[in-house]
Amino acid sequence: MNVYQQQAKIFQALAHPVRVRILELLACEDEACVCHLVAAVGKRQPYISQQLTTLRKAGLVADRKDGLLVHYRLSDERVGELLQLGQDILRAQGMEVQPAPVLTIPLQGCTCPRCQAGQESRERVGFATNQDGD
Amino acid sequence: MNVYQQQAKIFQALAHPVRVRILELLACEDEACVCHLVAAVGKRQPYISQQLTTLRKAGLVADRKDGLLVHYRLSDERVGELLQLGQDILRAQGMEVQPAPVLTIPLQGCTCPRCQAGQESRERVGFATNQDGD
DNA sequence: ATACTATATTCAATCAATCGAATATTCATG
DNA sequence: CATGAATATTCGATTGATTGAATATAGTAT
Repeated sequence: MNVYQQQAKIFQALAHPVRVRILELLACEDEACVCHLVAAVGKRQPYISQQLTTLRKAGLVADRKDGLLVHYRLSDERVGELLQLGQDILRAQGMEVQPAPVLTIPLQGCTCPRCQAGQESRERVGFATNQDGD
Repeated sequence: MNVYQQQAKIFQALAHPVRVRILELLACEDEACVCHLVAAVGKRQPYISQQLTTLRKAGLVADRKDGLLVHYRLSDERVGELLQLGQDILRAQGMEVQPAPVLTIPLQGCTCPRCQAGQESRERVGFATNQDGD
């Protein structure tokens, strides 16, 4: 497979709103477990796992197993730069682009132990799940 | 349409080897006419026009009519940066990425007046058409 | 061992992208 | 105005992507 095809594969993996959303979330954090991403994006778990598999096969994310949990991170900081450039291009075209969302821990709706701990006692932060990531 | 969908559309337009190739050629020049791109990529003209239409609809290229000829250019210098980042990521993954091709004028095989002028008398330059852009 | 929890995979139906072939449009020139 | 040259569009067949639903796997704790 030649370079143009390889480049195209990278962009193909980015060519999906939910995958863009996931990568943007990962770009804000060093890493996030699947349950976090499920809660933040607001889609069903198997669906999120499917998208993560696509991203992993394209080499854009790496994963780290930790007991039952699997933590995902960007495999290369330049993946975040790609997203940033995409946003910059949209802005130059006159589109309004809101600032990136922040993944808070604990995260409301997330079921992993770290989040369950602070589920009721946590303070309000300016984070809304499911910011139309589809 | 939300920002994630818009971003995905940009990446979707980039998710094709021939379109990547065209954009890379445009990134090397200020602009190029369709006949140049046809000669350089080595595909049929209607096919190249189809890809250019996709790129134009995605807002990645702009065109300028000049008599019979239509000259295309990147609509935003950041489009070139996207390609560059894509290559950098591939390199980081251990892939060999050759330096970008240069569009010479006159270009062998191109039929436009500018190229026909120097078609026989021109010196050899290190440019090969159809560098597997598919 | 059993049951439970987090994550991954498979399958099938639908929808969108690809690409070759034919044809249309547009401008320039004799 | 008829011809030719450069570019664009349309159409249809094929292929590939998407996504919901069901199910599988693998680690943990009782």
